Amino acid sequence: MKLSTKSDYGVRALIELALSGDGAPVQRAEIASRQHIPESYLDHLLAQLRRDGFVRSVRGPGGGHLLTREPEEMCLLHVIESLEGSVAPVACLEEGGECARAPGECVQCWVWEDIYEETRRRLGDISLADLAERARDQRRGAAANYSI
Amino acid sequence: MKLSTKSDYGVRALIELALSGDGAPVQRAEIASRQHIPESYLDHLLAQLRRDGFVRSVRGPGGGHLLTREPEEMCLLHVIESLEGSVAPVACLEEGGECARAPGECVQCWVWEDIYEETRRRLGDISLADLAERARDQRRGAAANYSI
DNA sequence: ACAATGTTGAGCGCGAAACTCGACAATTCC
DNA sequence: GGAATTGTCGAGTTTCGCGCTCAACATTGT
Repeated sequence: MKLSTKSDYGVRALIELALSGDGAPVQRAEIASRQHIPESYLDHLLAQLRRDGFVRSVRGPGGGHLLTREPEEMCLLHVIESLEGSVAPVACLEEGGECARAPGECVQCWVWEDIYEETRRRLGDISLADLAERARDQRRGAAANYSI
Repeated sequence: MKLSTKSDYGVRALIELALSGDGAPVQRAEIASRQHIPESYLDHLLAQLRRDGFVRSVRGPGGGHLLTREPEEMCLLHVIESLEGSVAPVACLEEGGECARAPGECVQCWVWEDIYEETRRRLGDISLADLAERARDQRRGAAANYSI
């Protein structure tokens, strides 16, 4: 019942891109070091995010990654579904997924349906901008604590 | 993000006990065959459910398993938490579980907190009796279909 | 040309989930 | 009391996916 690290890492990576507001690409190595993500693993996550249109990349020296849209226009649900596949707690609810049981024998389907929809609705209401803002605040807070 | 089969199997087993309303114990083999659960695996699930007070067992010929309380008084949340451990989508939210990240760096915590609570609330509102009734209806429906 | 980047796919290790097995304990029935 | 029937328990085994690495390659700026 746990989310994989992919979503966690991926969201962090996108937050990092959102925080670096100027148009300059952010390098894979920088994202990895700031968010404590194994660099070689981050590769695959960025590749997936690129395939699904959340980021684009610039090759060569000075290259890196950029968000394709404004952070306000990207919601957490889509990011997580890109990396996680689906947030459905049971396979029956997945698109194209079939119940392993006969129609009359599946308890899971109706029990989890509402919870699934509620989850998607809530994740859909959170934007990358929300997360970035929160991260900014937290960092300011942490800095303030150190300066006391 | 998927529930394990333990919860699924366990809930099905309890439904089977709830459906067999008379005071007679239901044998492991019968539960297993009716719900298509590997018999030797069911052992462990029943053991766990016994440890947590959902069922009690009767040994010897004519023995089997019984619910310890009325199905109306058992909610799905407790059953699932007994078998699954926790339905928290991220480790930060678990009792005694710690954030892997520094306090200022965890995105997961606040994102999933509400969803987690909502999930628990909903699962807490479903009783074994609800599931058993549903199962009865489904079986009647299936039987009716065949008889046409 | 060369160096700095991103791209891709193959593959490894480990831990957990799913399941099996065998020896044992309790109970009932004859 | 003995045999048959059931549950109990713990130690395997197998399978699988996550998390991660690495190496060869493609692209682009200087």
